[in-house]
Order: sequence, then structure tokens, then C-alpha cells
Amino acid sequence: MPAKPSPRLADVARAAGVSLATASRALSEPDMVREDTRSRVQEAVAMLGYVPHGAARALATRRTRTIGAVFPPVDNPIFAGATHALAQELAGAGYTLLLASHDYDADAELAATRALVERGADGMVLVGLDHRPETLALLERAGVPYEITWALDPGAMIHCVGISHRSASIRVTQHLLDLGHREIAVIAGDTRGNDRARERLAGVKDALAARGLRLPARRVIEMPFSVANGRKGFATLLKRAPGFTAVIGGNDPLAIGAFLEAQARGIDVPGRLSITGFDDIELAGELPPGLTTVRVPSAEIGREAGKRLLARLAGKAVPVIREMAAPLIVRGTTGPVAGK
Amino acid sequence: MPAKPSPRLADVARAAGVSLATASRALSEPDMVREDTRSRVQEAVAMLGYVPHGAARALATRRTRTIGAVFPPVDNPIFAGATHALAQELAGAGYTLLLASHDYDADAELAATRALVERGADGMVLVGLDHRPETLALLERAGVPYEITWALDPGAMIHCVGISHRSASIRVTQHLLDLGHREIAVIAGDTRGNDRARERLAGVKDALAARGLRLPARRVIEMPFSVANGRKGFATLLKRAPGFTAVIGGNDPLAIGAFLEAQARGIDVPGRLSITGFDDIELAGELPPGLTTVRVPSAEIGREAGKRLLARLAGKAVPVIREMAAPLIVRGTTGPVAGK
DNA sequence: TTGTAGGCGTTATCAT
DNA sequence: ATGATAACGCCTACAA
Repeated sequence: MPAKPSPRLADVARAAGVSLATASRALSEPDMVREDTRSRVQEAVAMLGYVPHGAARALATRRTRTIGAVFPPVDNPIFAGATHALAQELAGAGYTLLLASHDYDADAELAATRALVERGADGMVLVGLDHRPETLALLERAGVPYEITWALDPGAMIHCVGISHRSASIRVTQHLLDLGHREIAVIAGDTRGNDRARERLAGVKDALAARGLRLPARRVIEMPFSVANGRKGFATLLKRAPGFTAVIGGNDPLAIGAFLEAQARGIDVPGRLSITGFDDIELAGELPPGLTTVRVPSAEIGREAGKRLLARLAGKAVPVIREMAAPLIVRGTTGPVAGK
Repeated sequence: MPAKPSPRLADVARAAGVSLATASRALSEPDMVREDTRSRVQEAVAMLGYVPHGAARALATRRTRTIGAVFPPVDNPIFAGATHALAQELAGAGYTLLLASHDYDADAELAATRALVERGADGMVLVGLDHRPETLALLERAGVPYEITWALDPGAMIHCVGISHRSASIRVTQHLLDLGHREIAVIAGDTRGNDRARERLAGVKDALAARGLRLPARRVIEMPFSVANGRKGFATLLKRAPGFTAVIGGNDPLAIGAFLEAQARGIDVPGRLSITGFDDIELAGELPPGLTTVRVPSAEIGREAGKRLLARLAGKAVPVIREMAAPLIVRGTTGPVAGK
């Protein structure tokens, strides 16, 4: 199959009877070209089925109109929502998303980042603050602007858009404390390589400490995020350190798993046990009696990261830190401690 | 900020004391170069922090090592899983994913496809068979190999990896018929621009017709995929055309919504009402009593699409149609019709 | 407003 | 095994 070569801009120019330069301008700077020549060029484009050659354009302009994103498992619903919103935001500005995902693995993240930089990403979106030092160094050296999402740099040195996981977690814990709970268990996300999970756990400890309480290690279990692991984690806690009246889930799937397991064991929620989540996925509001959780505006985070990057590429300055609200959403899984 | 220009391969060559050509070979065809010169080049690379310029490489090789995917909302968990699997598969082969998503909008899909082709995608992944005719024509003209996912081309003319939604849907319906159900309602996905949703609905009708039954229009409602819409759809059906003993959901979220609404109304499932879904998302197995559904191997579809594309780019032939199994998973939401 | 020509950073084809 | 050099397709001063 000979597969005749795609038409180049020169072919368009010839067909339109103009010079290469004019054809180029007609496409990229339309109003620097006379009305009729412009339309001649456009006709030629349509006729030949011309598609610009991005690599050539990128080589000449040093811009790819591409933004790279390196995300942990995109199949986590919150990242999926952010990815979609980001892609949409970029598309609206003529940019395209280069996506790489990894399984909470800093080395894979570094490799992916390098791959995206090589592909010429004009900007990058990363998640969280846990990275190989080389990762950010690479971006700095290459002069690629980037945004950290979800988390916020405590030093306010790097551009971030996210929430304070710690203070949201403190609010959750205070809510339980206010309801009279003192014996609290935590099914945390895997904190290794995940600063958000760490901060959430730290927030629980902070809130307890503020009231002179502490969180015994036996009351904490770490599990990768999933409903199934929520069930398992809850079962383990029940065996290992029973007597708690509330469970704090590291995210909604974990909390929902705990809730389902409690239900399966005939434990009344919130009568005998309160449960909280984190993220506010759709199901949190739909599953009766409704999961008390923290609303993390994941889609907005994705969209905002895109907006900020586009603004910076356009030479506009944006505040280094963009903190989003993360309100506590009180629903039916939390209630006063039994016997109060 | 002057931002000194990134080092080019010529800088590396100079630092290593070799020619540009040799430096190039040392990096891309290591064993065409003597051991010691190769290591000299690598040192220079490390020293200068050299990162290859993808656009220049792409211009010269006419390959970007990039695969484009244009998906409907990536925040649907099944597409999210497929995206992740696809990205992983590609990364393993040194390829990167260019992702665009749209909201079941064929025009947006066409625009996205064009954007990815311009960016030089070496191959493309699309979803389903509903497209603007220009979309596939564009890919053909540009000579970009592509794979259709989820659905299968009835004509077996274009490369596909997916399942037969219609026959899976027939199996679901037969399962209900075998349980004695005759009054069946359907909460279908939005069939406009979504051939999978259409095929699933058609499958229900086929199965009924095979037993001399038909599906009254009042017993069918179409809703965009979501738990909330499952609830709404169920409520509407109940009001509009009560008397059914089974509900077929267009996907799992819709079915779960119907299930939750039924529970909220005190309708015993599966005692008085059977419910089925489609996809087998994680929650389908976790939510008691377990949702009867069809397992769609979404991650495998994504991975397989990647594999096939990589194989084709490597010049290997692959079967045009790759049909995956989509077994019926019988769980607790389906049972014999009441009073039998 | 339009045309001419040099350059963007690599790869690949020749020699050597 | 290595070096010189012509593409690759487009953009953009600069000139006209």
C-alpha cells in the first residue's frame, strides 16, 4: 500500500496560488491576510484535506499547545472527574491533554513526567506534594510551568490548587467529638507516597489532641482506597480493637465499605456507630441514610488547574496558592454517641 | 528571567567530543556505537540535563510515539478504568496517551479527533460506532490506524475490540424471563448518539420478541447514566406504568439508583422486584444483596486496544474483530417473580 | 498585503 | 564505528 503522503502547507499554497508564507498566515493569523486570498487558501485546505503538521509547527514555534498531566489511578472517581474537567477546559482553548497515570509510584511518576516533557508539554499538572526530587527539578530546568493539585504547598513556594486536607479532616473529627464520640477508629488510605492520606490522618490526631485525646495505633488501619478494603478494614478493626463508636474513612469508598460491612453485621448506623468519608462522590449522597463527608471539588480543581496554566502561558500572573473550600457535609451516617 | 535555552543534542555532542550524528545514534541506536563513546555521550547527557526535543524527533521520524484516545466522559467509572489501563499499556512500550473527552457529542468528538491527528497521534482509540462520517474519513485519509472500543462493527470492516451489547442484553432479559418475569420495565441510557445504549435496549426487545412478548413504550425511559437518574427514572416508571416485576438498568449506576429508590419505598428486592444492571462496577458486587449484571471487562478493553494498536504500528497483523466475553453475573437483586 | 529565506532540533543517508 | 549534510514541515523576521 503506497499511502500517498499527506499534503503539506506548500501544496495548499500552490493550489491557492499564493506563497507559503501567505498560506501560513491565512491559517494562523487570519486578519493579516486579505479576505479573498484567505478564502482561497481555505478552499485549498478543504480540497486537499490538509491537516497541519503539529511537530513541524511545534519545532518552529516552540509550543505544542499540549498540557501534560500525571495522575494516580485515573479510575479513582475523583481523579476521573478532574481529568474530564481539565480536558474540557483545555479543549476550549485549543489545547490538548497528554495524560499519564501511575499507581501511586513516585518512580513511575518521574518517568511519566520525563516522557511528557520530551513530548513538549507546555505546562504540567501533578497531584500532591510527594515526588521524587528530580521530578520538580526536571520541570524547573526545562522551564515548564506546573501546577500541583489537591494539596497545598505549606511553604507557598509552588503553584497549587487544592484544599487543606488536614483542616478538613480536623473539622470531620470535631464533628464527631461534638456528637460525643471519644472512641474513634480510622480506616486511612495508604499513606506511603500519598501526602493527602497522611494529612487526613494527621488531622484526626490533631483534633483529638486538641481535646486531650489520642488515637491508639490499634485503632488505625491503612488500606488502598476501595469499597472492598473498607469492608475488610472495618472487620479487622472490629476484631483488633472493638469498642469504638465512630469510624473515620480515608475517603468515601473506604467509608462506604465500612458502612456496608456494619450493615451486614446488623450494626445500626448511626444509632450505634457513626461513619464519615472524604470526597463526596455521587454515591455518598444517594446511599441511604447518606454519608457524612467532606466535599472535595475535584472537577473544579481540574478545571482550575487548567485555567491557571493557560493564564500563565498567556503571560498573566496568578496567585501562587489557590485554596478551594472543602465543606463538611453532614448526612445520615453520623449521630450522637449511643446512650447520650 | 532570561531562562537559558535547553541544551540541544549538538551541545551534548560537543561536550562528549563526538559528532552530532554519533550522539544521536548513541541515544537511539546504542549498539551501533562503541561502548566507551556511548558512555561519554551518556555522561554528557546527564551533565547537561539534556532532554530530547520530541517535536524535532517527530519531524524527522514522522512518529510521535503518542496514541490518541477520544472518550465520552472519562468520569464514568468504566471509561476511567479503560483509560488507566490504556495509559499503562502504552507507557510500557514508551508511548504516551493523548486524551480528549466529550459529553456524548459527535461534533466535539470530530473536533477532538482532528486535534489529536494534528498533534501527530500515531494511532487512535475511539468509543463505539456512532460518529460523524468525517471522523473516520479523517483518520483514513491521514493514514492513522485506529481501534473502535466497546462496540463491534457488524460489518467487521473496521478494527474493534469490545463486546456484543445486544447479545449480553438478551442474556439478561432471558434470565428474567426464565425467572417468570413478564412485566418488565427498562431504564435505558440515553440512546441518542450512543450505540451501546441502543443495542442494549434492542437486546431487551429481541429477547421479549423471541417469546412473543413486547416492550410497551411506557415501560421504557431514557436517562443519562447516573445513580440519581436511576432513582428518578424508577420513580417515573412507577407512576407512569406500574405493575412491572423487573427493571432492567442500562448500566450499573442506573440500576443501583433504581434499587435504592425501591428500597426507600419499602419495595422488597428481589422479593417483589428484580433489578439488573450492566458493566459490573465494583459497587455492584459490594452493595447487598449484590446486583445482577453483565460483566464488561472495561480495563481489558482499554489494555487490548493499546496492545493491538502497538502491534499494528509494529507492522503485525491483528484480527479485525476482537470480541471479549461479557458474562452474566447473577447476584441477589434478581429472583423468581412474586407468587410463583 | 505578500513573498523570500533562514532556522527550529533530530534523524537518516551517504561517505569515510 | 564515526562524520558531514540534506531532509522533515512550518513559522517569522525582513524585504518588497
